[in-house]
Amino acid sequence: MSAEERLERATRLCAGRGARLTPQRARVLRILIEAERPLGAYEILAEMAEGQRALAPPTVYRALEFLLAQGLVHRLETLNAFIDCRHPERPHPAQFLICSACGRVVEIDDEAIAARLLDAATQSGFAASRKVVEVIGVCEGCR
Amino acid sequence: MSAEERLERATRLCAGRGARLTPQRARVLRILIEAERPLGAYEILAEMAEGQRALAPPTVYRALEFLLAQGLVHRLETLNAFIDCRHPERPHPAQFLICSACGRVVEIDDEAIAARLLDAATQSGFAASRKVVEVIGVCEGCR
DNA sequence: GCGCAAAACGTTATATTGTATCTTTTCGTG
DNA sequence: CACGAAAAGATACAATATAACGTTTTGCGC
Ligand SMILES: [Zn+2]
Ligand SMILES: [Zn+2]
Ligand SMILES: [Zn+2]
Ligand SMILES: [Zn+2]
Repeated sequence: MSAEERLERATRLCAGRGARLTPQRARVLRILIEAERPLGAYEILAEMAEGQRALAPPTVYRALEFLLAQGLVHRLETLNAFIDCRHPERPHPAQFLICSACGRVVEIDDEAIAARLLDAATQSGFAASRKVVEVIGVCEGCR
Repeated sequence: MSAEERLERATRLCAGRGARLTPQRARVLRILIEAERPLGAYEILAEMAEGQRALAPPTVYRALEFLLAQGLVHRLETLNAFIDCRHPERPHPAQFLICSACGRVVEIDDEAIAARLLDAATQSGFAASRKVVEVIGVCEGCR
């Protein structure tokens, strides 16, 4: 799926929800999609500054907040970075494989893991809301 | 298990490994054990400054680095905070349940989750080294 | 004990990541 | 157009983490 197609899908999803994917927000999303790797907020900021007057951090953080709420991007806690979601149609508990050698990130969507985790939380009396699962390792190509 | 007992256990473990649990490091560990909740590095720093001349951030970060390497504490990625480990005898992939209401954290050690995760990573060609699993939710007492 | 190298620690400065607050602009609606 | 709400701009700052470098302490072979 090309970058353009993914952007169009995002536009469609937001339209269907009455959410406003403004040019600014779409620009942040585009940067993330085209990067094909996780980007820190300040990396995005630097991208956006290219050829324009510099923007301030809250601009990027607010756009990211929107995109996170719409499920169009995920936050990687171990990297303090953001990556676009490959299956933004519906909310899902995502798991990430992060290569410590090349930085590549793979999003997997393993229902069994999510279910087992939910189960363990319930057994401990927790009502789970957000599940953060990130595996740091070395990808196939880097071995 | 009391705070003293846990400190003694840590002392014993380090001695057996030839690792130096210096007074400074033990102090950081004690602060974490007695807090009974996750603490940020700067919270620890503030604790250590009580009644003494102020210390600088690297002091705490270095002590934490040692304690992490020894498996005596864990880092909570979603909170940028640290918590003492309840089962430091051997390395283990830990999972955490974090109450967003009261801040309480429970460490669970579910082998099935770890195994399933390792399996998923392997299937995607990843050699997993570190597994971060944190569930944000609301604990029993807070509902 | 002596000398040495490694480890630990102190200190200063700085990098990185993230927010608070207030103002201005934009956009949809009546 | 008038209005209110949402978004964006702008400034300042808070919170978290590390770099760099020098000094002290420690363990160890001699
Ligand atoms: Zn996703
Ligand atoms: Zn790789
Ligand atoms: Zn543990
Ligand atoms: Zn609670």
